[in-house]
Amino acid sequence: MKTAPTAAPPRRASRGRSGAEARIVQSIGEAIADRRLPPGTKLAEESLAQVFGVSRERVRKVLLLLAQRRVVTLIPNRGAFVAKPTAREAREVFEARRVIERAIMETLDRLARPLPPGVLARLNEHRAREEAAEAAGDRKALIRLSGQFHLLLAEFAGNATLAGILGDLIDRSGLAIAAFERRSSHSCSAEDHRRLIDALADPGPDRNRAGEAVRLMMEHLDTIERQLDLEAKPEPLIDLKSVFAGADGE
Amino acid sequence: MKTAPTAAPPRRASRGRSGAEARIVQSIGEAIADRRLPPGTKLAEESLAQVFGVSRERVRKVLLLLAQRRVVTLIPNRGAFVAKPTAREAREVFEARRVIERAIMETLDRLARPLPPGVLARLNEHRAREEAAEAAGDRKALIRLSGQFHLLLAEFAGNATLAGILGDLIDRSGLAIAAFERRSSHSCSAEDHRRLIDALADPGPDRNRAGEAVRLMMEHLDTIERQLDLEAKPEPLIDLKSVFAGADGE
DNA sequence: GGTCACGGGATTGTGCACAAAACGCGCCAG
DNA sequence: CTGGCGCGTTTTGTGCACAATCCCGTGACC
Repeated sequence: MKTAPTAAPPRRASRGRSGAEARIVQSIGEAIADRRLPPGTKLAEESLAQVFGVSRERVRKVLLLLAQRRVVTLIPNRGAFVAKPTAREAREVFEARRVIERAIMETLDRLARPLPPGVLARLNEHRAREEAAEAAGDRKALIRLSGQFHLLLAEFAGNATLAGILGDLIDRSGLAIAAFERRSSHSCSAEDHRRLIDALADPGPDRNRAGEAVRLMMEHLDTIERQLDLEAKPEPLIDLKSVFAGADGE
Repeated sequence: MKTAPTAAPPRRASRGRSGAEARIVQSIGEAIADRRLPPGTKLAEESLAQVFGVSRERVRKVLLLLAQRRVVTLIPNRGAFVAKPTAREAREVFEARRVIERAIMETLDRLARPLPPGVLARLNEHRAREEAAEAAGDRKALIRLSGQFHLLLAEFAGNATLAGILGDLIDRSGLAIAAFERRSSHSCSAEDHRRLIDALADPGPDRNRAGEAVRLMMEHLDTIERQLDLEAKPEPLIDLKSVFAGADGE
């Protein structure tokens, strides 16, 4: 057989699928992000195909893509389900985010002030959007914007590769939040984001500017993770034998 | 339509495809890693299907997977090609590796010494393997082992998510090396790895143990990147108009 | 002599139809 | 009444065949 040795190396778009596909990926991705599709939900191929008005194999391809990004879980002969991270995986995702976002904030912190006008403008624009969503009590929008904020910072840091990785991690942390959030409070971080923008835009006169934004980001991520209930939550089926051990009559 | 709200959330294998698929992915991945398939090589579906004795759609799925990992580039109606990173992308990949591997080394460095016997054993086992490959002059094996070494460290750090991300980055940096390596030297890092293992196993008596392994890793990655020729290499086709501008008769 | 246009061949993309597997339900036995 | 078994239906998996697109070689025209 002949494998063309070093054929013409073409350069063109890498992400752009046939459009409709990307649209479905994003649509499902957002639905998962804002909890309309909670972890564990079955994603039947036929249903999705009808909803989006495409053929089943198109849906199949999308599902394969999302599975690769760990947003859905593919079980052979069973189908696709919205991924339900384990507590361990949730911790790992947040740890990974800390690693990457610390690096991003350090890069941003090293940027010359004042920030480039385009950057500052987009930051403020985003801040306005978050405040609007907050005022309107639009929780779904707030969640989506919160993710976009972190991605925006990654973009400003200038490393598209890291930004792409972080994008996946953000999606997965959204999943983790959906799976492990407590019934109780969560300030949803709009205030945290405000402070972060402030620290980036103007580190202050004499405060130890060094790493202020970094510190804020680490605290921000810690806050989010701490709002989750990641204690040992063995699956119900596992508990049965220990719960009822020697207590059949009790 | 009815989307089962919070259906039974099953838990089972997430990675395990039908086996044959994973085998093909790994096979192609390794072929790319050790330069048997240089960047730009066309990967015709039919040929691959015959080589691996599977149907074309199976190959198609594998190609889609590899494309998601940025190891191959999919061009609509043109086919699949071994990815040829741009210089910018290569720099980004190495930057990302520095970010992640620094975190990994810091975690490892915080580990109590002496290292757990299992860890030390596998480290030494790997060292032996690399030395054997080095002695035998087996370049392909050395490349593969070099990647495995970094992945091994990530594994010891205990974060499977980060390890998975790093795995992709290692594959892509292999691609970058294939695309940009200079004709000249490269000590292939076996010595660097030895020193890294030593620093991890025994930081030394009074040396500033703090961060010694981290420092070595950063230097190691810098060394690799510096051996590449990442200077501006505009594509030939772009140069045409500037090269021949007003010089038709010369 | 060079450039453009067209057509053959090959390769990728897509839908369809069938095969395999799993789930749910009902039936039967204990 | 409870537990197990077996069948039917639904859903997923796979291969095939056709349609669309692109590359390349040939020929005509300027």
